[in-house]
Amino acid sequence: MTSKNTADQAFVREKNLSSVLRVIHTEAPLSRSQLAVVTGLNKSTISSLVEELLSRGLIHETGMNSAGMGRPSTLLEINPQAGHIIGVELGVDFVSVALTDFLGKILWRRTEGADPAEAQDKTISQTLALVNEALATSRQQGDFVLGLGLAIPGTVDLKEGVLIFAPNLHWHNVPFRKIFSVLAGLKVFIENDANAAAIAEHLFGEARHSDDFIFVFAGVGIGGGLFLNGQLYRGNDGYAGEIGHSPIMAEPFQNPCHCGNRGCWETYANQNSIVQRVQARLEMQRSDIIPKLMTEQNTPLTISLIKQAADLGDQEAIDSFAEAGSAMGQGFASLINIFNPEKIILGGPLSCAGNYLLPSINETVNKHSLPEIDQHVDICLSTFGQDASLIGAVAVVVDDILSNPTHVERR
Amino acid sequence: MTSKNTADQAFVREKNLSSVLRVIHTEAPLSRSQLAVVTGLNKSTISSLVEELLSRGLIHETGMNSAGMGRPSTLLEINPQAGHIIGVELGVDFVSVALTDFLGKILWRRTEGADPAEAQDKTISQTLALVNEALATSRQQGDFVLGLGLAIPGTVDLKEGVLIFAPNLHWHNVPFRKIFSVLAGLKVFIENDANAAAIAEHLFGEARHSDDFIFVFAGVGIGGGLFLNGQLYRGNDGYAGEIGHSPIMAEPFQNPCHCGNRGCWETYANQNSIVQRVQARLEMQRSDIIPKLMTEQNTPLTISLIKQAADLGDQEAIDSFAEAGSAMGQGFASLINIFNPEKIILGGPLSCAGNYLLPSINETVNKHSLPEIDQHVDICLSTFGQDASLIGAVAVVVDDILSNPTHVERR
DNA sequence: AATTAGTATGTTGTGGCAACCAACTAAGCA
DNA sequence: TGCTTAGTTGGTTGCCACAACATACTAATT
Repeated sequence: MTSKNTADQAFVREKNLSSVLRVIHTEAPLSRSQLAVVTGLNKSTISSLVEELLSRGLIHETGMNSAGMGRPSTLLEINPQAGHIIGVELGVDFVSVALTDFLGKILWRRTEGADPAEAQDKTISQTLALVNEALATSRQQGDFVLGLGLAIPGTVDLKEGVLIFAPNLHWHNVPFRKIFSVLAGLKVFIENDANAAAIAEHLFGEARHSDDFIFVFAGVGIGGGLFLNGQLYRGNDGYAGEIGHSPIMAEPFQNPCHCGNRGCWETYANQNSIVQRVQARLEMQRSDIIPKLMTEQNTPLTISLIKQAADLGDQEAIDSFAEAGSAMGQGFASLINIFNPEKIILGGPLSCAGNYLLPSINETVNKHSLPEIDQHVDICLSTFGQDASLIGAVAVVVDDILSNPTHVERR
Repeated sequence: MTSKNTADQAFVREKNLSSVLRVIHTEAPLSRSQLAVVTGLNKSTISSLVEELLSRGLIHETGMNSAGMGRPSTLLEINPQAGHIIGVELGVDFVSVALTDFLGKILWRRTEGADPAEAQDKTISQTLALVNEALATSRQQGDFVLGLGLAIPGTVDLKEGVLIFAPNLHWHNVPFRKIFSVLAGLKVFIENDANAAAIAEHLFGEARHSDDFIFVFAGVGIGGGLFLNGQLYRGNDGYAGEIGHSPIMAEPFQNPCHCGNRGCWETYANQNSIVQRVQARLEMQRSDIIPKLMTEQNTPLTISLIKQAADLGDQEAIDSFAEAGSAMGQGFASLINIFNPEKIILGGPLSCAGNYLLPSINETVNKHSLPEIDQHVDICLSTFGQDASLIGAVAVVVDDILSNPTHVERR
């Protein structure tokens, strides 16, 4: 209730620049006159705004549209060369760094194993080294880096650029913006991983045209990014989105949840639950394909291996996914009743098996959610699969620029 | 994604007028110079804005503050006589109409039994008659009516002023704004009852200083008004807030839910569940007080009667509330994990027994929600109890004016 | 000639800024 | 006690930069 609820002329300019830029981002290619119609702004105002966006290099003219009568229009698009962006994802056992163009296209990337829970300093310098590589690559290509985004499984202070608490990494109060400030001149943003993924879907993915959707991150646990009324909802202290700890009317199969309760739907639908379902079936020697794959590839039982088995027609793998999908569907049904979202997007490690999960998710959702609500809900898979949070880190930077185009300098 | 995302000078003025008015609404009394500090606007701008709000009669000067050095300041407050407001609540078996001043103080009210499910036309003309009485009362007092708000248990089209669907009333597509237009010159707003109650708490009640809270309406069913990021969240089709149909890890006591599922927490914590809990105990002849009250007052078993029994020390009544509170606490715990709200406000018929419910709600919440999140959550009772939605109907009108002060004419 | 795209020019209205006036308190002094 | 002066805070005024807008224009096509 404190900060800037007021407006001035600079605010008007920024907001209109942002509106025009966002429309171009989602609807490109467009002409100036189309922009005038879509935004409701005056033609002359559009001319002025477009000229400013051009001068900042954020958009460019890409051709003429001479269909129809009258003077042909000049088409405008987002300029992919507006600048480079660096995205960093810090996971429980890895660090990923990507260099992308302004449209989120990956130009260079690198993933390394890491052990943040054991060695914070080492992980941070490992990350810095990777970021330096990305910077070098960018310099080679001669483009400017507009900013760096960091996605991390924890709560964050956006304004200060500080990680407040990451339970799985056992990290507290890490001032990332300050840490990255050794890389002079780089704007640094930090965001929760599920939230970042939601932003990625909103800007570049499935939710381009949606203002009310939920990104469900399914992996070790199940978390969510809540995108409501056209913006992220973070909650009072930044903890919003712990969707996995609502109970479901459970099948007998059951693990205790690390949160201390029983019946949380993440215990029935997370990564581990699927592995256990398959394991139980293996003990009854119901599948040949899976053990064969395990010995062939010399790996333990993983989601990706189970997915391969399912692709080869293994019924036990397929059934296990269906069971987990049914549990997930019950969780989704609650979300649908509570949020009446336009979409639910499934992402995270489990989304690789999306094709096996979705049918049973949809079936269960239909059974368990209120019929008035669920008929309009679209349940789909993340556009970016495993990379949703990494692209999300990039998207956080892009989103800042789309909201505040003047953050990019005239040239 | 379509409408007005752009700004112009008129928008700036409106927004700043609104900011100043809202600050006065929540923080009054204030001086012009305090306003300048709080809003960050320039002193001269504040002078101009305040003058305009004065000229529209929305605020008035109420005295001087000569504490401290320097020139004394002129204190500003919301003008209760800015105009009258009419609030209408349409329930499953009643119609309530209230006439209030601009601060939501009830000047006149009337509640009548009704049967909307059986006779739509009759209920509507009954409502119109009551509204006409309110209008007459207002005319008597010589003040202008700024608008009429209608709270209704269903989904609404805010812009068109149409009720889309009210399941409990069996009403579809009722164009209330058109219907009320016979009362010439009256601005008509319509809003879902739980949402209206949430707005009431935000403007006049427990949530005056909160931007992230949930209003839980507990009665026949359990619904919610979701106030997130400083605004109501309605969902993609206006159905958001069906919070009562998430399962809980249930005690054996169980009714099937009208939604077709088992285990929904509203079946364990609604009005009816408490009556049944008590009834089961009565059959075992465990209470003397309750049967005595029932014969004395010649009424069936109701929440209010059970509450009276609890007040008289009846342990069975107290225990029944505690059981329901525990179920409710489990539902609240899920909400807390999902939303990380600042507050949860309990309202509706059950809130009259709030003192008996809250302790067990809090205890269960502590047990079932994630400890990082729940430690900051404040669980409290609605300021307006049974009248939350009625005051909410009024609040909808006030909120419109606080957002758009120019809707009130200069005089 | 008609139609559509886009630009140039002048108008209106916004908030910011700095200087100003207004109204008080505090303190010194006769 | 009464007067004077300095200091402090409240609030207004006049001017400026700059926003979008309306209008009239030019440009390029069918």
